[in-house]
Amino acid sequence: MVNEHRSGPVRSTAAREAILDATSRLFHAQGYDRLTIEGIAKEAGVGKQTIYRWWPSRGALIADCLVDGRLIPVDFVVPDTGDLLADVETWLRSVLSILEAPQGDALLRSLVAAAADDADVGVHLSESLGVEQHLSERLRGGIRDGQLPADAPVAQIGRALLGAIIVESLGREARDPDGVVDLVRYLLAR
Amino acid sequence: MVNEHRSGPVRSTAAREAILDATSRLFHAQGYDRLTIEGIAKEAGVGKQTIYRWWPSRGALIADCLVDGRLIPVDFVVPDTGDLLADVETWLRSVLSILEAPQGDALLRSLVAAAADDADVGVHLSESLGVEQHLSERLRGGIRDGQLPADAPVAQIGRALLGAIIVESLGREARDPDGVVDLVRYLLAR
Amino acid sequence: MVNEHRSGPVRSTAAREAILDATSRLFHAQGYDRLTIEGIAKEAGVGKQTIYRWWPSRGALIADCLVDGRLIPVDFVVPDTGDLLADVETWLRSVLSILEAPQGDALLRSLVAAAADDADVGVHLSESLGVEQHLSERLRGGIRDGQLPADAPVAQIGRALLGAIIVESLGREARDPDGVVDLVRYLLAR
Amino acid sequence: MVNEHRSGPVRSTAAREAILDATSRLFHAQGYDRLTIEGIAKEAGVGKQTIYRWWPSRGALIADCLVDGRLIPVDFVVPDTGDLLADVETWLRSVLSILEAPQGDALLRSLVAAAADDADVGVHLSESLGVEQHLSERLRGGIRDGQLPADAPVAQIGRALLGAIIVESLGREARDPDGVVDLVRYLLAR
DNA sequence: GGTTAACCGAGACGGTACGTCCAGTCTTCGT
DNA sequence: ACGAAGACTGGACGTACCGTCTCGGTTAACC
Repeated sequence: MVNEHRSGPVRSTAAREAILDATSRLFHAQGYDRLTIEGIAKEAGVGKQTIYRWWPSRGALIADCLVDGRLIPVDFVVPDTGDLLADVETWLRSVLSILEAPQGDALLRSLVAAAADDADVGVHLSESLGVEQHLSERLRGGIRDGQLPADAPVAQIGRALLGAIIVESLGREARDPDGVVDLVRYLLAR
Repeated sequence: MVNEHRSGPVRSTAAREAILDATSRLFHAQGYDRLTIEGIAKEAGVGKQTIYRWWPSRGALIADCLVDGRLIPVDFVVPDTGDLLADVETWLRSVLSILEAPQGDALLRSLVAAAADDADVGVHLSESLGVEQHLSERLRGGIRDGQLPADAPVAQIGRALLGAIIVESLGREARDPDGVVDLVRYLLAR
Repeated sequence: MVNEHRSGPVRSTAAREAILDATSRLFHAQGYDRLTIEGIAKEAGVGKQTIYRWWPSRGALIADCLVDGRLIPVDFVVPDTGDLLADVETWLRSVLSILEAPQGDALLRSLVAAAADDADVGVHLSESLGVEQHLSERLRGGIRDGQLPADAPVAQIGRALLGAIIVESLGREARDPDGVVDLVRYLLAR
Repeated sequence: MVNEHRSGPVRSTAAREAILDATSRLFHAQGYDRLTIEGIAKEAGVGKQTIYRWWPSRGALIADCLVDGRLIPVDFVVPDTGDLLADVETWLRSVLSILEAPQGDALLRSLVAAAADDADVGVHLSESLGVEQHLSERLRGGIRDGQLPADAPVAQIGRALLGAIIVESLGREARDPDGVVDLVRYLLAR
């Protein structure tokens, strides 16, 4: 049996906090492409090696911030009032509220850039917006109570809603505040 | 009438060709994040200044390649056989064929990264996949001949389809080849 | 009278003037190391090729300016009043007057830099300060009328005087206004 | 008392050595004007930043090489045998021996170019040839034992000797091996 | 309670790429 | 036929970060 134990101090919580704080601060302020490890280290008052010791890549830092709710809120839950359309609209508006913040569009695009660059971020992005768990589950509930047909592709519908928002944002047009709402109504109302 | 003409040598077509060729070659081979101006210049046998003279940014190069059809084919037209669902499926499969190529997933993610990074790419991406023009037009045709309800949000439907593909790709799961096809059937068949 | 209407223009005197003017202006303003062909061309309102057509190098331009008296005066003659020491001091003070102008030290060092860089300038520098012709001749006159011994190495004495000034200037010390005058007195007075 | 020490890695002696070695090698091989920071970095197997971190300019590198005796020997001492003229001639011949090496003229002109360009080099050049210290001191000794008059301007005499050599070299004539020797004899023998 | 190994900050290191400037050559158009 | 204008390839500039590697100092678990 191998003794995994070692002597010496343990990972510094303060450093971890400072690093993730600095990362999310700089990510919001400058976006993904201007985010550098050196910048984070300086902002956090930390040596570069302390970052490299615990995170394999810039993306892993972002992913950690993401699941900790430091980049965007984590409570993208979908209520269950019995009215499927209303519940999904509630979720949708909470997602859209990100975009309504100043630089919200840029923030979303930075998240997409990070997700495209780095697998760690990719696998967490739609999940942390509640698409993969909460929304799918609510849609399955809609199937159970007859508000959706049995063959509705729930996972795809969730991705379609998020994807429509992303594609719109990538296109840099002024966002139509009701566009995606129309989409969800069309998708679910029948 | 103002004569904008000036004397002196004219822009070299050979250089333009070589640069865009090199850009698309390296973009395919290495992806967006590993694409460098120096690399392009060397690959194209061109001075860096010649690139900076004509393109303001790495993204503008990508955008030019995109509209020239050097990154992905440009013929994402949507046929009009009278059968709306079949026509949209035809378009969809041509988009999905990009992903079936080796490194197809990575190529799409690189395009998304470029679009997130750079407005020039962003405004051209969905357009050059035929979403904004051809697909929307075909869907409007579907409304005219009664295969879609009059209030169907055609632009949003197009973005939803493309977006679903993108979100799936960002998630790094093995792609379900029929997932988006199910989505389009659900969206259009009623 | 020159007929300006001919088929096939001849070398433009105006261009030559403008180029040498621009060269000396920029040489004075920025020094030798910041002097560029492009800068001269732009300042002169001339194409670069027009410069390269007529001068093989930056140094050749400087040399031309030098012999034209555009960088420093050309009248470093040595009077002949019969008093050798006084005559040489007169010459010396006219050379030192270059250094008393604002940036005079820098100008001399720029000339030295150009002379070190480029043979064309090198062969003209001491000559154009009157060392090789006027001063040597006057010293030979001093031998003839017995104010100098017959074996006095006149060429070397001239170079020693100029060289002492140059070495002092290269050393960046605040210049001792009487230092070289002491030297010439020591050298000649006996 | 303030402890100036900081933690962290210390300046690499190996890098310093390699850089100064490379600098002097390239300076001898190519001269000052063809000497580039990139060339030095590559020759030394060092990153450019390591050079910029420790030296403010190309000239500072040359100056460091100069005081380390990497460009020319550092032992331009002036003996004191009691015979002033012989002692100064000894010094003079050791300076002239630089010029007798292959490319010796070019080496001297490169040193002058560097000294003209950069104050750091300028202040060290005549000093490291022994002019400012050893030679002046010996001349003062000559005054003390009556071989020179009390009012002989020793500093100026030293600069005159070096300067004569420099001016001759700038003039690109084939060097007269006895010219400066004649000068020193004339200057001191009376 | 002393030893000691891993932590920490700081930052030097060899590199790669950035975006700019200029060299020297070549091309086009206008006079 | 010249000359202005300036595009071209190429090379160096000085800067910013990369990811790795020392350092000296600190801290906790083990002996």
